[in-house]
Amino acid sequence: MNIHDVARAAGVSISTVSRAFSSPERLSPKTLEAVMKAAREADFVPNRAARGLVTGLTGNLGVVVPDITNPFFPPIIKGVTDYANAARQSVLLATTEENANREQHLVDHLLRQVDGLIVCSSLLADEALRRAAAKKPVVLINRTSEHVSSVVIDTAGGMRQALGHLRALGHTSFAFVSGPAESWSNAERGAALLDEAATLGMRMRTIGPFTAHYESGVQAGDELIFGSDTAAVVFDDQMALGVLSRLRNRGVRVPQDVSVIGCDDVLPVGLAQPALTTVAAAGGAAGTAAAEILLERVRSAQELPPVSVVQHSRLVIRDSTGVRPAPGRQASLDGDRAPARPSL
Amino acid sequence: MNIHDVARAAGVSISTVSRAFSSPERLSPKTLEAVMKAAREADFVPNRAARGLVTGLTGNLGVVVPDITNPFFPPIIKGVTDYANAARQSVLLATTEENANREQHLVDHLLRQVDGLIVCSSLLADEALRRAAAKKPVVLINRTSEHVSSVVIDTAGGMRQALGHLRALGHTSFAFVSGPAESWSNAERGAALLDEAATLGMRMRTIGPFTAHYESGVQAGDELIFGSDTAAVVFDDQMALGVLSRLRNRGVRVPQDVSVIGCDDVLPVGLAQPALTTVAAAGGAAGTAAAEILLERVRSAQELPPVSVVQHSRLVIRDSTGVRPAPGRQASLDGDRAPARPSL
DNA sequence: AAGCTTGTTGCAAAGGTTTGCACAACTCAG
DNA sequence: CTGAGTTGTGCAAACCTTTGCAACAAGCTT
Repeated sequence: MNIHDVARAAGVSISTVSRAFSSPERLSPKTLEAVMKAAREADFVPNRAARGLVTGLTGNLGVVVPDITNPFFPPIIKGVTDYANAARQSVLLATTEENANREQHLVDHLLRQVDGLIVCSSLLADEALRRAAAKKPVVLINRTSEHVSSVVIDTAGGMRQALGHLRALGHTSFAFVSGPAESWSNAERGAALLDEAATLGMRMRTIGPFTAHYESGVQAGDELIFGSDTAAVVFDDQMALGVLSRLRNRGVRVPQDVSVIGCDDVLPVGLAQPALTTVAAAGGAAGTAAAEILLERVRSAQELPPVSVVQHSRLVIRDSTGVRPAPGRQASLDGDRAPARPSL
Repeated sequence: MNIHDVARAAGVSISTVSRAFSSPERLSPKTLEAVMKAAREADFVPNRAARGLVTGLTGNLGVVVPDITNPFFPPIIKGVTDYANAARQSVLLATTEENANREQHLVDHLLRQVDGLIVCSSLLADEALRRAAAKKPVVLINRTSEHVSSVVIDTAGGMRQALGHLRALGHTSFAFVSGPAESWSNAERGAALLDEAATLGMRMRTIGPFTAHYESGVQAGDELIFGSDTAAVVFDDQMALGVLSRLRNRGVRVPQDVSVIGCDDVLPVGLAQPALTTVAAAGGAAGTAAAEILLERVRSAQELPPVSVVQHSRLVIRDSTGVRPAPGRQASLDGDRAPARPSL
């Protein structure tokens, strides 16, 4: 069932059928209707491969994320697919497993089968990104790079708010539980914290780097207990949840003994015990924005200049932050509420 | 940079270049090496569209899930993409938003751009699925349908275990908090529970149906409080988390007053307060299995008969289930631990 | 009335690969 | 040394669409 059959049935040339699907406005209403009727009856839909062969377009957008299992990413992906589908594009998904080599390979590979690519939290060097963007439109999420479009969720701003919040509660020092060393977001957050800490006259200690997992948070929890900070700002919610869990198991009370702040405001975080104070990032909106920027570039005849949009984030204050305890909180370790598990 | 250029550079015909990539074993080692060298130097990779045009294959597998934001699905998707990528296939992702019409449309649409399709928790009628499977290989996840391959996570079995667990704790009646009415899994679970309840001599009350969201769980929590059941088996973890939250806010203690069991063992569930007893489903394994079955069918020349595999599930006992309270638990509503928020 | 526009449609080339068939070269048994 | 079998390679058709260009009709201007 191809364009020829439809053309015959409708009594027109194949060009006309082709145009009925690709630029209907160039046909007279009468012929258009006739073609469409014939196509409907023959249950005809243009062949993607053939179309792609001549146009060079695939009708696909690619999305690469580090780990789809990390609840930070699904909302972004959803934002992208929703926008893409509304624009009759399909979405190709791939995961890097937080591995730069794999990401590089994936990007190279994917670029050949999509019209444009969205890359979340890229671990790639600027140069590699620039090269990729030279071939097909690319939009970065949570990463900037000169010459490449991006939408970043301004968690750095949220981090500053977080610090303001801690300061207002009387804290004068805190630990930053760092995420992956290669993570651009991590660098951003760390830098913002450091800067704001200076402004507010707070002392900052960095723990890590860690991979961004629950288990890393558990590990970080112990390092936290070992120190004397009254507050911790954690790279992301997953890790913060791990920290929370470890602190509870070691008998450290949150927020009475230590205040904890996460980042992302991702699914279970409001349900944690205590509910986690966190910097909320609007992943869905970021995904949609990225898809919009990308599609604009895919559709444009000329090369559009790269744009950078930032999605603001905001501090969501819940129950894991409280006023600074009086000095000497160590006591609580052996205090009224015994550890659920023995200390290591 | 096409096959002709490479052919010229290597001093062979285009057929030979083509074969170097599609059936290298049919070339003499010498020519193969020469061709590959030329290809490498020209940075040549076969054009997908052209290849697809003649083979009718796309190199893509489709995955459709109801809602990527539901943490039950990412592990499945991950299982699929990992397997697919290892087999040099790409994955097209689409979400139905739990809407049968949209799912139908998506399946029709997607079928034309993939070599095979994996459909999770399908809402479609058997007939529609059969029609789809007639066009391209289709594998269902968590849904069976005659004539279509499927892998189902046997949560029904887990549900039976759950009931055994409750019975052993002395419970004689329980509420089943039902998920979406159209959900096949929901029907399976409900039926298994009903059957097992009869076997164990337990009374079952059904609450719902609800959509499978946290908020629905909150709503269900109130219905639960209103009744006199000492235990609840909830359609899935998201809802169970909602139930837990509502119960806590209304001052009902879990597990002292009511035992709660979820299903799926999805991310935050072990971190809930109390940690949720749940039926663990191995989503990743199911995804991998589905991809394997699908790919086998895609690659096979003849039409393979449909297969059905079941992934077993198991009950993970955590802290949300306990011995049946003595009759008259209502007291606890006004008991020692006051509601965190006033009752409605 | 002739020349111009504007709008609609057709012709044919082009896009890059796969693959059935034919053919050549080579191996090996008899 | 011949003929059959095997292995490796090339030819050319086929896959289905898009699109630049040309042709033509109808309407308008002068």
